[in-house]
Amino acid sequence: MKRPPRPSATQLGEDSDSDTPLGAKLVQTKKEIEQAAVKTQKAIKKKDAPKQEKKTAAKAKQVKKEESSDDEPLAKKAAPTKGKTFKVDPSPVAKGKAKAPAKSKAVKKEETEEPEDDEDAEGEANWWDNPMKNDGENKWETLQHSGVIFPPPYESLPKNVKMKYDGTPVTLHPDAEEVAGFFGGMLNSTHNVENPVFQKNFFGDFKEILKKTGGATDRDGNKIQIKEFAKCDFKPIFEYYDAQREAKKALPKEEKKRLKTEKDELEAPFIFCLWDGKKQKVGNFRVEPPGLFRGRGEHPKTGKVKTRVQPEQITINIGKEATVPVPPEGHKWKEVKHDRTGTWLAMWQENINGNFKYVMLAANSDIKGKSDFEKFEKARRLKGRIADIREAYRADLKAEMMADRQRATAMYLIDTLALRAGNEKGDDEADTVGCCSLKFENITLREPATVIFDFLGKDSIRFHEEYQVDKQVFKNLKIFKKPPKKEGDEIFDRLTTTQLNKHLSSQMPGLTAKVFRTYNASWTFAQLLKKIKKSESVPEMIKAYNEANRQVAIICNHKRTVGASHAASMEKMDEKIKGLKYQGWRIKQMMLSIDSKIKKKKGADYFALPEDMDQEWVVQHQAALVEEQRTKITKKFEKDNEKLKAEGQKEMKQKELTERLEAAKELEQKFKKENKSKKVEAEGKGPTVEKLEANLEKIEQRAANMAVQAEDKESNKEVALGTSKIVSFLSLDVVMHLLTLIRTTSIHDSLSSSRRNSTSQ
DNA sequence: TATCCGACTTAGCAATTCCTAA
DNA sequence: TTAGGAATTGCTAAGTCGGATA
Repeated sequence: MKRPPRPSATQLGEDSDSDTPLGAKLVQTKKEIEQAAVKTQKAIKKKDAPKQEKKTAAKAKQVKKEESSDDEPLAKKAAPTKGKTFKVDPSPVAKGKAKAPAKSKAVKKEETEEPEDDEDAEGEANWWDNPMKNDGENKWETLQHSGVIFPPPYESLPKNVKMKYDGTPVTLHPDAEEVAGFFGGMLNSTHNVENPVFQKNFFGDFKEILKKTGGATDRDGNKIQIKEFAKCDFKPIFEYYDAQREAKKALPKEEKKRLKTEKDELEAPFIFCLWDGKKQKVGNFRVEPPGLFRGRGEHPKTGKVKTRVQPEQITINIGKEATVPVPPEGHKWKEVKHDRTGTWLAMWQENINGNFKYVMLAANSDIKGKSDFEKFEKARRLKGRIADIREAYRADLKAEMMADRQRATAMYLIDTLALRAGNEKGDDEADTVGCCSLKFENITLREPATVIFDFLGKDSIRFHEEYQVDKQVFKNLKIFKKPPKKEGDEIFDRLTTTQLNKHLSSQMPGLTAKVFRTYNASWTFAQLLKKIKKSESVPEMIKAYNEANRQVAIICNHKRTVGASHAASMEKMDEKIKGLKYQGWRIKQMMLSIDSKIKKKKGADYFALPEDMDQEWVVQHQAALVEEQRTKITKKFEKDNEKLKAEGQKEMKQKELTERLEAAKELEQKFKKENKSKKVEAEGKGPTVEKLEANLEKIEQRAANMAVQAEDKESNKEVALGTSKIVSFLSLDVVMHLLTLIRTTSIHDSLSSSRRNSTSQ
């Protein structure tokens, strides 16, 4: 997979020589400078506005004075579709109900020159009008919620469903049976159940629970010692759960609806909380059910039993005046806190790694939206500082102090390759790395300046890329790898993420390593969207948007495992394309049968069988088409009969099916005749060459579309678009709006690497 | 200064829902 | 109308990073 061009060593060099910082160069046209100025002016109002932005603003202001006669606010100018408002989370709950605290109203007043959307007109206070509110310690004044929902208690398996040991069905205590069920229930997840570490960890925990609960017995009550994993057969459990899943799927529509309503009613009180008096959606109010820990990659603890979380483990965070949710009968909460500096509503510690699990607000809540907004603001500020930062680290690439040189080299890699910071990890975690934790064996150097990276990053996703780097960076890496360093040693042995981030924040307040990823992704996305021309159609724009998104996913190394069905599905698609081509060829033959003179007119090549098929394939394909028709007819017949039966009418006899199948037989004969005579008779009512040509065009178009789809699918097979497509608060309308906005403003504000809402395409 | 803890974001996979082509 | 696949949502693991503590 090739990456889009990144600022190369030489480019960086040029930029640092130039008066114009790389970041400022993004603002290319006068119009853009002018628009950037309005944004920057706003930023200047904030206390920390970096000097660089002030400069840009001043420059832009000047241009504006000289050139512009139009001082209309930007947002108004950019409105793409009349009447459509740029709404962010217009939740019915938020509407009307919430009143903004006095403080935020005051701020809002200051910004009256800003265009107001519908909600503002109604007096609604939204965080994006007042993004810096709550910048202090406390995140809320009042908080009320209903706590958490616990998973249902374990339901024992029916008596006839038992795991087998060495062929013998065994009876287990419900607690042990539950654990056996965890494994049995996921037999279809082969990459887990076939993983030896997963098996070993599971079996260890399983044996432990067996020991605690009295072990296993056979039908006659004799003890059975469960000693070997290989002799365990969980298939009966899997089959039972699978049948249950199928039965649930097959329920009548009405029944499904009823169950859904029931579930919704039960969950209704938990879906929202009242945060400073405003209704906000809660993200994950369901306590994680017990099961087997699915650690990714080579996680040493994968397969261990994740135990059931008890109310006694859960801490509730809630307002002092609020009603504390009642724990399940006979239980109590671990603690009830009133921590206004936290954004979580409940938390517990899990038993595998001792990690904390939090119940927090949903991605489309005000608090998360605001946090996202601030993240992009930070990336935008970096844009204004990036030239200076690059200049500084380029100088440090030659620093005398090894620590400084390592830090500068790491910064180069983070900036140009979008690597993660790379914190230290423990031995009880999967062996993955980021920039600062890169190991000796993760990079290979090839003269004169090529670096080959090969390591497992977050989620054990492989990063395997080759880059031409700055000569000094290459030299440095060579030094950092010098003996006595050997496999297993860290490249940046004088650098930690804490040191790196401390340095970064000294260059720009709030700057950390991860901001570079946001900046990098947003910058690329914005550049690609800018290329879209106003004249392009909506589908073309969507395609370009998707392509931009794909590029961002590639930069961020967002990958997915290629699905098992991918190859088969590609083959199927290819076969379909070939089938359409064959259909096209037959139509051409029909034209010949109507007017043999056109062969001369169009040339013999036009009527030739496409290159990628021969007579053998044709015969096979014809047989498949006949078979397909047969299946279709039979299925339809069976269905019709079922319908008749349901209506209490007499079913049709087999003779009817035989008659219906005549059509397939006729098709078979037609093909035979065609193969023999090498001629295709024209089909349809009153066929003419013109009509056939129109048909052909349609078929060819379909084949072309499908070929594009296939190509797209193949090139996307291991790119995970989900994460970068997470365009917070974007609906398609907003995307279109943004496309217009982005074309006229400097940098897009909307690409989020955080949680997804929807891009309903 | 190193390590640990706690709170938060980022991310891939699985389940569910929606959409489209036949 | 429906099957199959794409898109979305749900779930939770795996990161980042600041602050407390040793």
